Amino acid sequence: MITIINMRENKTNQRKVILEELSKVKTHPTADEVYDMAKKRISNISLATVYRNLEWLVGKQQIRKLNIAGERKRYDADMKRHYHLRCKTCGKVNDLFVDELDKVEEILDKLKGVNGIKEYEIEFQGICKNCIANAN
Amino acid sequence: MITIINMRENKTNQRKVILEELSKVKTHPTADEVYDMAKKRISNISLATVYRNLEWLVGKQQIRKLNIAGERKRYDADMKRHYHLRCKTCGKVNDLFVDELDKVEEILDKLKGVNGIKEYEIEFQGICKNCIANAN
DNA sequence: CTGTTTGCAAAGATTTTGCAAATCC
DNA sequence: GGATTTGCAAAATCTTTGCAAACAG
Repeated sequence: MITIINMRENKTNQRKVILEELSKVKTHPTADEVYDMAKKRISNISLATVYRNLEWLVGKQQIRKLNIAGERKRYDADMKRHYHLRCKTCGKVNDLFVDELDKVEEILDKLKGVNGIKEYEIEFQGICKNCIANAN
Repeated sequence: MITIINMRENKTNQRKVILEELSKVKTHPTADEVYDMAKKRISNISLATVYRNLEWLVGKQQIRKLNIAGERKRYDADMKRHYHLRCKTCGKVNDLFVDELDKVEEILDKLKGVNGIKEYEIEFQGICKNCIANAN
């Protein structure tokens, strides 16, 4: 399925700025982190607007909401399938690239349709490079 | 690794009842749902006690906290590895059994240690049996 | 007796909502 | 002009915390 992202649908400047700012970073920010970023460009933007637009963008499949155990919501503008490692030490969520995941993905993709499955998400937990380096 | 669950460590009656009630159900309740269940046996138990004990039990690895996208915390007393399907229609979280997951698990288990990975979690989203039946 | 846990109430953190004004097309 | 979106403030939701009393060993 080809989805054409029609930027014209992002009518307001607030919406545009929120998407742009989220797209700039790889840090999977929370709503209030996006708010801080957006505020630098629209100084009177309100946090409610950020919350509303993030959810709107999720609904339009222009961004994703991350699966993090019992944590606050985090958003990601990278719609390509990729995986995350949540660091047990510093709490940061980084993108994770491991070749073996292609195989996993292949199997899981075939499961779509089985037992009502439509989508899946894998989250990894561990220690990020930074924290491993710091420990040494 | 063999973990001996020492029930004697669950000193208080509140703790014991919370674990027992959570173990009875397969519904992956939220803290306040556990509170409602526990309340039937200890009428003056407080919600704070439930929160505190659920976290204590997670810390002792006697129960688990579920990974659910941007949702409130849910708990599961079933410590055997298993997977969940979150229904997009009714929101319920059910256990999911699919043979192919053994293969996936095998690959993912090998990844432990790589890139700092220690644990992983897969969440499936889709439509549960009930909701499929209701739709027809 | 000492350390842990409890219930309560209050505070904290996060997210959503009502509404009139502003903006979009 | 009609529909959508905004900012603000207030409300709602969910979780944690301080504290004195109660309990476990």
